[in-house]
Amino acid sequence: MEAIAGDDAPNTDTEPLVVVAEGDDIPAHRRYLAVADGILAAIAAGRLSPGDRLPNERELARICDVSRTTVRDALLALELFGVVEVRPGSGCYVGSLHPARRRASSVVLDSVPRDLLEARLHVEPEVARICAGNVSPEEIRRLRGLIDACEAEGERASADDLGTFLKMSQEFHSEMALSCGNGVLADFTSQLVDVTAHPLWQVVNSMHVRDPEARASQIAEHRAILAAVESGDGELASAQMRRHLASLESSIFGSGRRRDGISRQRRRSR
Amino acid sequence: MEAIAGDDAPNTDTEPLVVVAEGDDIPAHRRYLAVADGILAAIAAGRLSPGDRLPNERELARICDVSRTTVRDALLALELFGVVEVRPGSGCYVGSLHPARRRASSVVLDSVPRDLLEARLHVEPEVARICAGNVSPEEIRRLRGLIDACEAEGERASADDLGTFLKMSQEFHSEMALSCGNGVLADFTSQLVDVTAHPLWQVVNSMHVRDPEARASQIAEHRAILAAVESGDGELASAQMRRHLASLESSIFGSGRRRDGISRQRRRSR
DNA sequence: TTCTGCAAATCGGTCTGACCAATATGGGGA
DNA sequence: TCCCCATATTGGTCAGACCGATTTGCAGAA
Repeated sequence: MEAIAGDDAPNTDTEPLVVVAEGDDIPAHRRYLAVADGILAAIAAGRLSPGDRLPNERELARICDVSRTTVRDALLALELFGVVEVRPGSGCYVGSLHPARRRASSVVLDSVPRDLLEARLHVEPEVARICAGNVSPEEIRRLRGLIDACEAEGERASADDLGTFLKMSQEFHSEMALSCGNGVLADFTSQLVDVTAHPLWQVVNSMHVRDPEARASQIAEHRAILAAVESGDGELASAQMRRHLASLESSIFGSGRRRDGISRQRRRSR
Repeated sequence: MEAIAGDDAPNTDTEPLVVVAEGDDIPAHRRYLAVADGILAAIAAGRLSPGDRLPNERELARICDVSRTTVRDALLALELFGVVEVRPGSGCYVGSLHPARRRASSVVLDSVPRDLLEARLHVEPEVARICAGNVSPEEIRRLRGLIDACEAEGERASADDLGTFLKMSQEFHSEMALSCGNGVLADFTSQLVDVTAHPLWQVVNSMHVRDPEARASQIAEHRAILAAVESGDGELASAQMRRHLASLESSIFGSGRRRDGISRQRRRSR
């Protein structure tokens, strides 16, 4: 996949394959984090794909305007997460596990819809459980704001204009995942939720919120989850989330829960 | 001056506070792993206790007979695992970890290896639950074969050659994930497990299977999980997997509580 | 022409030495 | 006694160099 920085293209050394983050949320004495974040951003933006070889360390140092030492620190950190794989004498390659995987190459997209929802049904209750007693007041406020906005939209929207309502509703789930404090779980959940933003899913989802009463019911379930989280009762939060997703599942796929291994496909690792 | 941590006795300068491992399971081109392993061993042996300050980098380089660069790589890796905390201008300290987690904005890098293990702790029990009553006899056979081979390797291996044992042990988890029938969960779990195949993870993991008895215990836990899965008892399978991973986590990161979510939840789970 | 084998180029791993910034320490002055 | 500042300590970064492993490409053999 020819990902090395413009050796072939005429527009050399002006292409921002990797840009160092300037954000203030990175401590000044952890410069390698900025470089690592830049590489992650490049992957997330699709400028680097799994299997691609990164520019060599010396080139990266030039691009990011840091020393090779700092680049190596960044690569070492990324290697620990499986984001990249470093092969001596060969180069540094993008691995399969990285925080913001592109949807195009994601297994998520070509998975059975039912598997997606079932995965959410197993993971999100755990996320809610972690959130309980672990979220900050500010995050509670943000989540409540999302529900309020969603409710207002739900009352306003017609049956033919549910896009915004659905989007905000999903944002509640993503936001809660981000609030759980575990970056890995948060990212995984966000991926699952993001997929349901696909137009095809929107059509499916809109089925069960056409009725204003159904929208109100969904809002109520979100509020119940948030209340449980706020109270610090992890068990209750988990149960509420499970109930919420189960009702979602049953309204989409019906009440049948049979698992017959339809989606089974054994994949070789490496 | 001698500010080396936690020693009351005026020991001589030849005391092996940190010794570099000579094990063959550490690739020659990753010397920093040997240093990291030496520091981990010192902590495990009690020569270094949480809160203690390590010798400074230049001194460590002298002790381990490597360059400061290599020492820094080792410390960076250990810091990412939360084993040590590096404070600029002050020193490198064991264990006393960051008081509050930095919240992720769009920067996803603040997820630590502990997040990976915690994610497994939440997802894999669900995987085991799904597996129960859902796996085929052939898959059961394969899983049992993995455990058997792992056990044979565990009895054969010495304390310095645990690479194969660890790898086979992890393969059990990957194989079970692939057997659960949900492609999304299987893929996610496999990724998490694959990351721990990294040499650095192997070094950390080897801490808790150095003792032959510990290896036997781990094998027994795997058998318990498989038995529960085979019996079709999803609840038991989930519990066994959770117990297994919890013991793994505590033996790696210690029982000290750092993640509110986890510890709170575990307290609550009667 | 195709294949094999060797040598040069490439690339990561490590070492050395230096300088900077943050912190810790200790002594002197109010 | 307490505070402030100069200084020592320590980690963070940079630069340049060398080594070993891998890759690549070309020359020679089949």
